[in-house]
Order: sequence, then C-alpha cells, then structure tokens
Amino acid sequence: MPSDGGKGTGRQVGRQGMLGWQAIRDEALRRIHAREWAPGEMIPNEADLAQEFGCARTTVNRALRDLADAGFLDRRRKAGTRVALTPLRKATLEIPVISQEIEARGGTYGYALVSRRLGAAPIAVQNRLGLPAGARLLHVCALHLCDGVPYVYEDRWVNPVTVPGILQIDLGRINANAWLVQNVPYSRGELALSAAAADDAVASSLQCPASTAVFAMERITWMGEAPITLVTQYHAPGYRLTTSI
Amino acid sequence: MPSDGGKGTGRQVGRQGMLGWQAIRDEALRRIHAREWAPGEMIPNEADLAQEFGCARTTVNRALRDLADAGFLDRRRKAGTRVALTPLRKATLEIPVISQEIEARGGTYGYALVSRRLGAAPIAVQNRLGLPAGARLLHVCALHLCDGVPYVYEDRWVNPVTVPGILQIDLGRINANAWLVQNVPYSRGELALSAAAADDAVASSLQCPASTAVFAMERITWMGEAPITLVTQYHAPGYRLTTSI
DNA sequence: CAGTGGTCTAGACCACGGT
DNA sequence: CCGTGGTCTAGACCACTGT
Repeated sequence: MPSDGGKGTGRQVGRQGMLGWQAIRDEALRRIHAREWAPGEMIPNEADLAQEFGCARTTVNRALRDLADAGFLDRRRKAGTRVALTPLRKATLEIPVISQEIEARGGTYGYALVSRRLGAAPIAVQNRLGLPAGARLLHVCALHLCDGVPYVYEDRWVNPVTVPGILQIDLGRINANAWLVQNVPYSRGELALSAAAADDAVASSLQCPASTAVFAMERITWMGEAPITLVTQYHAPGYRLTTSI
Repeated sequence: MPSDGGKGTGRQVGRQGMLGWQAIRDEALRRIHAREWAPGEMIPNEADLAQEFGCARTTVNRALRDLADAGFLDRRRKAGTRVALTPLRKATLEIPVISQEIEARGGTYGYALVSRRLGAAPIAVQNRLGLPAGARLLHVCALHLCDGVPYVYEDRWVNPVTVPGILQIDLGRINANAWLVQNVPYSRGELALSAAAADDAVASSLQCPASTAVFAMERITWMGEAPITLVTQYHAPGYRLTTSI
C-alpha cells in the first residue's frame, strides 16, 4: 500500500528543488519502470541515494520503505535493496462490517438468527481451527438483511473455551460478530475468498435457486494461539467486492 | 496494513523498558481494545504521549501512523487523533501473477490463446472504460493451464489507442498480461471480486459444467486518464484467494 | 567480520484546518 | 490565530545476514 499519507510536504527549500520523501519515491518508481533499475537488480544503498538526492538518509529510507510495502522492492539488511522480480500488485481491501456497509448504501439493516446449537463440530471444522477431535463448538447461523431483503447468510463456529461469554449472549438480538468485536481483544486471522454453489440452507435463506453462484468470504480469527471463530459469509447473488490498486 | 516491518528493535536502553515504536503501537492498541480510549474519542497528542512513554515525538508518530494506516485511528491536523468509530479491518491481498502462482505451487505453467479480434466493443465494456461509442478494442480470450489442466480463463479488452504496440504482438506466444506489465508504466486500477456462473465459453474452456460457480476477478487499469485494459479472469472451480488479516 | 537497513533522538519548520 | 500532525535533518546505535 503506497501509504500516500499526508499531502503536507514540509518541503526542504535549502538546496535544489526537493519536495519530500514522496518525490524520492516517485523518482525511484520512475527508474524501476524505465528499467534503469532492472528487476532483480540491486539499487544503490540508502546513504548513496541520500547524497544523490541531497537529503538525509532517513528520508530515503521512508521512500524506499514505502515502495517495499507496496511490493516494488525487496529489502534485506546487508543484502541491500533489490527491485522485486515479481512486480506483484497489492490491493488493500477493507473488510466490510455488514451493518455499516448496508447503512452506507442507504439501506436499513436487519438481522435474524437462523439457528444456534452447541455440540461437536465436524472434523473439517476442527481441523481448520486446529482443535482436538470431539471439541464442542457453538454453531450459529444467521441472516443479514438490507431493507428486509436477504443480504448475507452467515455460518459460524465459535470456540466457547476461548470466549465463554458468548454462551450467555442472546444471539437472537445481538449479532455474533458485533459482540465479538466488542469483547475480544485484537486478534490475527486468515481470510479466504471463493465462489460457491448455494446449498439448500444458503439458497433458502438467500431466496435464490439452489446451486446459484454465491460469493463466499471465510474468516478464521485467533487470540494468541487459541482459535476464536470460523465464519463463512455467503453474499446474495450479484455481490461484488471492490477496491483500487 | 500494520506494516510490522523489520524485527530490528533498535531498542532504547536509556530509560525504562522501552522497546521501540512497535511497543507503543501495541500499547495504544491495548488501550483501544480496553476502551481506555473509546471509539470516537480523542487521544492525547503526540507530544504528550512522547513524554508519557519517554521517547521522541517521532517515535510516537511512527506508532500512531501505523495504527491509522491499519484503520484503527483517524488523524487530522489540528483536529487531533481519534479512535476510529468503525474498527474496520483491512487486508492486503496480493494479486497473483498466474504463471508465478502456478510455478510456486510446483506446477508447470501453460498458456493457450483462444481468440483474438479487433473490433467494436459492447456498450457495457465501453462504459466501464469510459470510452466513446464505437471505440475499437482488441478482444483477447486466453487460457492459463497448470500441468496441462485449465486453471484460469481470461477475457480481456485492450485499448490500442493507449497501447498501440499490443497489435503487433503474437499473442499466441506471449501472454497479454506479461507483455503489458513489461511495456506499460505504472498505472492505477480498480479490482472487483465476485462469484459468477460459468457461461458456455468459460465452461468449455475450464472443462466444467455450464453454470458452475467460478471465482471471477475483474481488473481495469489506467495510464493517467487513458484506459488500458479491462480483464476478467475466471478461475477453475475450487479456487480460493487467501490472505491474512 | 563488515555492510546495509531499521530505528531512535532532539530539534526544527511547515501545512492544514478548527475556532 | 494557533494547536496538531507531517516531515526533514544530522548523527547515532544496533540487528541482521552474506561472505
């Protein structure tokens, strides 16, 4: 992600026409695309570039770090900085909070609990979460609505060992995700996007024919080493997740 | 994107047990999740925090900037820093270069041109690219293979006005995307992910039944204000795009 | 070992934008 | 106006890692 950040230039007027770290980033990017710095090739070190641009090494570091974050450069101590062989593009996509996504579109958010049951999870789920066989999980299925129309069908498994409080929550009133973000500290997670054919449960909830192609977003979140939840959200047909590159 | 970045701590041994900007970021994150800094609430300014943590303001700035990039904070000059009302999670997903993705999995990459034709584009395509009616585009359909098995079917429109060189390329031998990344300077773009039902062209190319749910990735790229290409890639059934949060 | 990037500091100027 | 964040500097120490 080219952090882009502030437009404040804080330009240095001292020497030439320097304009800040963004100017250095842009010039470096130009050289990369112009093949002046070829893929896989090492570029000058920070100290040399600082001298060339007439600025402090810190400023060069800022610019090159930004390009490395964006995937254009590979940087390693001692090994130096190289132009990435794979000019892989990175896109930052914002994981929408469904209720906010709907309200941002001017719709009215609705929520309905479909099922809630505590019991042994399927092997596949246990494996995905790294839990021992026979682990008991809370299985919650729910529907998110936009102006009364089905928007997302959600199939969720929650580990009550990690978040015991979830068992006392009236999930008919409170969205499981809303409760979790409010009550579980920062956690890392994995995200997987795919296309799926709607099974009977999904199709009936989303009011579409069985086997319709639906967009699936699966998330697993962890608190430290302990798994919290595995949730798969099936979006109503036509859904598009967009971002800019 | 929590830049995470280098593990190098460069710890300050001077005063207390400070460990660098990441420690400050983590502590700020703890306060956010502990509601010591409530959503929408303003937090102390950089100078005050620097004094509290016994470090330079620059270091606090680095930590808070990172949290702002990750979406936890909203920062504005003069207005100060506030805890984001919507703790939206951002995920950075790497747009895979198909040939590299396949080779990284140990497969052998294959490519086959399906069709190539220069002519008027459908209205829908013209609109998506912001082109006038009657614009002539190069329409290229191709297949990417992994160990000889269909992997991705690609439907692409290229604007020859922006990249005239594409017309002289033997697309039976050279992947259009490979040529474009090599010959077109940095450009911005839009990305849309969705699920689609395979139409006849997709189904026959991917060797799956018609109407199968397939993962679609659509990209539009621009050079300045001029559109370069609109490409939709349909992945073979079972494809998952994954990332970590 | 030695070179390179990662980070910290203390101080400074400036752009932005709320009051 | 003037407080706040954005950025720059010059110098320093350190972590990492290829040789």
